[in-house]
Amino acid sequence: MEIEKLNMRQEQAAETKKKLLESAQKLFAAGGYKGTPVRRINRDIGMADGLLYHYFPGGKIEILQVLVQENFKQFALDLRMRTEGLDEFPIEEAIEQLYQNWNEVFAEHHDVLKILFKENEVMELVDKSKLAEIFSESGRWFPGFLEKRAKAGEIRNMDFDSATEALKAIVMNHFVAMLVGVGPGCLSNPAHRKRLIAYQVNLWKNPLP
Amino acid sequence: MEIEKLNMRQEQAAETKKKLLESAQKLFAAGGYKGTPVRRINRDIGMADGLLYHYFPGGKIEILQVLVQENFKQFALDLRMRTEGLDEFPIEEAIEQLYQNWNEVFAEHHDVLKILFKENEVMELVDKSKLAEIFSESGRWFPGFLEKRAKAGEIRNMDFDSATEALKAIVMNHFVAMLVGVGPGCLSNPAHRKRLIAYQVNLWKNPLP
Amino acid sequence: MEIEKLNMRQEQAAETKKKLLESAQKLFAAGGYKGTPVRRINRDIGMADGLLYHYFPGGKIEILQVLVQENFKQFALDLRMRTEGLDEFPIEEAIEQLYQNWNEVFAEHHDVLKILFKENEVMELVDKSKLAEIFSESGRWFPGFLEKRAKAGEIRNMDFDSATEALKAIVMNHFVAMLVGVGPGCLSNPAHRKRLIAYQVNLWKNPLP
Amino acid sequence: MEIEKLNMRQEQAAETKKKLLESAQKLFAAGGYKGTPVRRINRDIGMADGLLYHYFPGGKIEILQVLVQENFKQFALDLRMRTEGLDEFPIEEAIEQLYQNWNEVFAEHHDVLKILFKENEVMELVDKSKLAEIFSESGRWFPGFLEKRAKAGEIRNMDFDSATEALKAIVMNHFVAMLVGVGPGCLSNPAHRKRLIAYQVNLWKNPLP
DNA sequence: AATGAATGAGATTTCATTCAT
DNA sequence: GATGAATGAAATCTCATTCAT
Repeated sequence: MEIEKLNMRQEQAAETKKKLLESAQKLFAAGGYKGTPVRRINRDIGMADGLLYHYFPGGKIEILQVLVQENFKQFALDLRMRTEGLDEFPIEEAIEQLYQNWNEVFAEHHDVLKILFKENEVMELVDKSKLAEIFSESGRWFPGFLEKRAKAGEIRNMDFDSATEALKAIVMNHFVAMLVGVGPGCLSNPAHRKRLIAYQVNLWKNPLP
Repeated sequence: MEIEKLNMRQEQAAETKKKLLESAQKLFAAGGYKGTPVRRINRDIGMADGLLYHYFPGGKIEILQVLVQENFKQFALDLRMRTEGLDEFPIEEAIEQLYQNWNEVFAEHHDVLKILFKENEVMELVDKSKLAEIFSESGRWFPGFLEKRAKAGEIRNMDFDSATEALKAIVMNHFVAMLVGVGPGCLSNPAHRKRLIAYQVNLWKNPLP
Repeated sequence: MEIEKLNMRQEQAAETKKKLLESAQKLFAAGGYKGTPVRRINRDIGMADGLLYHYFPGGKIEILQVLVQENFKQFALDLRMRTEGLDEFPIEEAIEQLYQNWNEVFAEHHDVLKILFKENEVMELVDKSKLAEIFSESGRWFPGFLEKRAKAGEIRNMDFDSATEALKAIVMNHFVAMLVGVGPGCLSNPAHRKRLIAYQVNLWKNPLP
Repeated sequence: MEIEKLNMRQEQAAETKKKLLESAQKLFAAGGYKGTPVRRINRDIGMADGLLYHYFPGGKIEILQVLVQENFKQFALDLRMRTEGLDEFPIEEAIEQLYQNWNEVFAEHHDVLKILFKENEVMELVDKSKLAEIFSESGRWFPGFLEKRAKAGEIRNMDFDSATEALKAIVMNHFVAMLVGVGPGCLSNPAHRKRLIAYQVNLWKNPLP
């Protein structure tokens, strides 16, 4: 009974803290770190001004810290997890599936990625080269994947690392465009996406079109 | 004599205004628009606080406006100009040369591009889709260029639009990485750049490696 | 059994209240009343924030009140008690002994005296002239003491009230210096103390040195 | 003309800064450093809130710093200056005159002395032992003064250092009492003062009363 | 008795902007 | 053109206190 009561309170506190982080994430992504007064966060979730410093004694900047650090590892993990089981598909479908998977991951972390890309304050909190590392690592399985397909005769033999990099560039470009807000991104349109994939895979396959 | 004095004044005024814009560009890029007090700009060029409103009656935001709008068209122009005369080279060299040319343009506009990418305030000043348009347009000559080479038998026939997009993605990726600050960008290393270009062109040429 | 439990509770409550007062005394003396957040007191003794208002419904200011009032009378009492039995000694030793005794009393009440001296808030709680009264009263026995010694021929006849005041000034000066924190106080060094006492007593005795 | 205008502005600025310091001195002494919001200072002199940071970029604490440091040296200087020319008087009058002189000095620096004695924040700004040093130094001329009088036969030979210390203790005691606010100080009443001086000097002179 | 989440008034400070000189 | 003193709204943060559990 006592313990139950305690848990209730702890749960509620955790809930409040979570709401605070979610609101901050949303508002930072929309209006920027400097452009979001803490009062706006507090009002957004109907919280008194002082409470923020109960949960984050370090103040506004600590919210950003927690936000970035909590999402950082999860993002890397999510990216990697979503590459499993793609070996079974034909190569076009594998790429399409990879795009779909990553798209979900990006959508999920969209706000924090926007913050990571845009905020100067983040530089002092995380090493941005870590972010590059994450992306780099996330594609490291792909050359092996291509090699297998080449051995199976599905595609030709080639510089698999460069192929990976070229493909990834297209995907990254798409996500960056969406993050920055310059239109919908080149892969958003399914037909266009299909065409781009077809172009790429056709080059990887032997024959002339 | 009087007129001379007047001219002197005008010159000095233009000079001060230019220094102001340059300083603002530098500081906005480094610390962000919100993160750069106007006083810092004034101190940076040793100017009195009130004077800013003589040159820019609209205040801080007008500086950003002028900065962005002045650079916007120039950037588009520069990008286009730097694509002339590339038809003469063999395709690998043409791409290398294109990269070199664009690199110069990017370096020149680095600060303003950083501001464009990062500042929320810019969204209300320029349509970001215009930026996408600029990039899009900047590559529009490339499919034709490829087609000519295909007709000349240097490369195979293919989906030249997609090829353009794929190649541009690599270049964009490189510049974005540098803008955001996640390492040096994939094309900075000349050997790596050469390898990527070789991979791409080899695919465009017929034979297996 | 029930009663025992109750007693335990009461004991523990008294214990907690005492710890609270001791911590507050220490922290107020060190950091000032305004400079000591109640949370620091609570943390210092590992107590929940709300509980303070159970023991002191009047809040922070009530702690100061209790602190000052509890110590006030005790301090007066202690000062007076420590003057008993000094009649027996030779006059130099009586003074030395008086210093020793008072030193103990001051040491014991050091924190509260510091608070009394420094806090503006105290003025509204206790009449500071009461404090002067205490000091005044504490020396009231001394003229009679001196008179007795004069009658016994140990010292000359003189203005015993002024003599008391002069001697007390030296002692007070010493304690004030220690309270305020400007060095160790002129009587801390035993040799120096002895010399000062000797000087004073020599003047009170007849002959030229 | 230009220069005159400039001077006018500079003068006004200096005037404002001076008013600010004076108000802060007054209010800090009355309500304590922590107990005086900067807004109260600003309102006191009818100044906008932001202007304080124009004159004192370091904020509230810098005002305290400047206040203390500016007065520190001046106080020491004033104390020393007011001891000149006392050699001419008979000893009772010399002491009376010294009291009068010092009283003026204390009155002039009353506010800052109060701040020095009471504020914890001051400890981190100035070495309090410096204050003790000032007082110590201020009386260093007195033993020599007494010795001359002894040689002239006005008073007896004795431990002049201790005599100085004893006399100074009385004066200090008086000033401390006034600073702390425990009544008017033992020397405020002229008759009482005269009696105390008479007591002291009588002891220094040979004969029994 | 005990907990600590929640409140909100108020403190310090920043900063774009105005304006008299 | 140029100066920098002056303004005041708004931002971040502190802290005594309340209250549901």
